Amino acid sequence: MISNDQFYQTLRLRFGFDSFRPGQLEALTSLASGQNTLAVLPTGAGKTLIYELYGAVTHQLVLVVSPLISLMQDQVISLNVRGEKRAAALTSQMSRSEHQWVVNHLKFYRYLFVSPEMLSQPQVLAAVKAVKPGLLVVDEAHCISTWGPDFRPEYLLLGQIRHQLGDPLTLMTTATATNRVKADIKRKMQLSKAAEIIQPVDRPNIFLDVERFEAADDKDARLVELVSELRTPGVIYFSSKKKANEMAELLNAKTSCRVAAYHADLDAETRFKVQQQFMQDQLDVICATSAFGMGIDKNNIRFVIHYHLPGDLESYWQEIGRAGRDGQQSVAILLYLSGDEQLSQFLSDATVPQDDEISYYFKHQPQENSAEKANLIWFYKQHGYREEQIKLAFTKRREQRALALSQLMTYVRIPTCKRAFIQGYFGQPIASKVSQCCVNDSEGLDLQQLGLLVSTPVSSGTQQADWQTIIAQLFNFS
DNA sequence: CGGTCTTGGTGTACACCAAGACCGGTGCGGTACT
Repeated sequence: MISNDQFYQTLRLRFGFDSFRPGQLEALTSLASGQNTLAVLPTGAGKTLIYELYGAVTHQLVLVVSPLISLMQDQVISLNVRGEKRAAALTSQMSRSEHQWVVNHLKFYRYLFVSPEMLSQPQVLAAVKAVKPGLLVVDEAHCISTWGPDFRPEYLLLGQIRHQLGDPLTLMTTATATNRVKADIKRKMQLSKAAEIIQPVDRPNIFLDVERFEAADDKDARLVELVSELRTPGVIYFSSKKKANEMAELLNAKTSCRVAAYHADLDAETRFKVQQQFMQDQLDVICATSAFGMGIDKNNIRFVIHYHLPGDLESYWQEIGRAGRDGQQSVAILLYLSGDEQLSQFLSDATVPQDDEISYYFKHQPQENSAEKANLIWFYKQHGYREEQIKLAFTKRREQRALALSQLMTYVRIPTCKRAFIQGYFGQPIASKVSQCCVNDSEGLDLQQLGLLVSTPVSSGTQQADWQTIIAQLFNFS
């Protein structure tokens, strides 16, 4: 049994901190007592420190399942910078020989990062199993719930994979989880008895505003007005890459802000560049799709605007939660145009196959140019799912997405306190009432009163950050 | 699904409308090609 003293000692030696942030020690103690643990901690609470410290104290392999290659690379660099060289990310971006070298030398590593897809490969799984990891970490664990079964189906295999690894001690971490998502994560990981470490998710410094429109032109005009008036930096979310491009161009032309688009069509180099420029305050506003966000830890974002509806309230909370990490007053504005929910509906229908499609694709092996749905169904068939099971899973998924959309629409329309509604949705008690709460409590959005009006014209000579600051921002230190 | 843009036919020469086409998010790994 590991004592708290050991954790404190390692915290001092390795990180130079004297105390833990809320939730960290609780999670470590829970793991040390042998309990599988689901830790719901706000971004920036230092979820990484938990498993890094656990590995350092126990001297066993920590296997981290992560959704994005860029996230894995950030973590490896950050470990390296702290002097931990025994960290690697096993990804498709390595050459065949590099990949093979890591697989053959797993016992030399203390931290190994993999995607669910990579871990599903029999050769990788066997090699990891042979090393007997002391801790399995599922980072951004809400992905298990929000992405399966119609996107990245390997996430649904993680429960099974965990058994194949010999049921190692498991830590699941996420920043946002309703009771439904928490239950879904545990069920799919087959860890119904996992302990929960929960920190409150309310963000009292984010004012909640919803504005409704009947004409598209009115919404566009309001967006331009808001971006002209609001203090930056800010993020605007879209459900269309084309619209994100168009609006970035329009805002560059009509406001004094420096604006760029960010979505999956950009090549890796441009994406990296846009992200870094935003981090370093060389860009004021990002017009993004849902591709933007995970791993972004910028503390001075003043506004998050939604031009289109997100998929559900969990995503909404996650996206607006990127504002105001520094604790300063910030604002979340949802611009709703009548009929916007039809785009959400379409995006859901486009990836969730119907029963007749499932029957067809179940019998016909996908060809090279087959639809994503065809590959999806074949994937489940190859993993032993029966046709009826697949139909049931997707029917449930369709119902769940429809419900999520209707709950979001309730948020849009509800005439009472928006924060009270969301806190209720997350199953958390309402924190003490804040004075700047939401549009319904304050009779509208008053930027002056919130202190969010841009006071001075943008950019009076760009300030050059010193190189230490730039490097620190690059690697996400805090 | 539903809005927006393009195409094509009409009847009488440049405008009009109806029918049809098009579009709409998130990423991993691997494989086949230059």
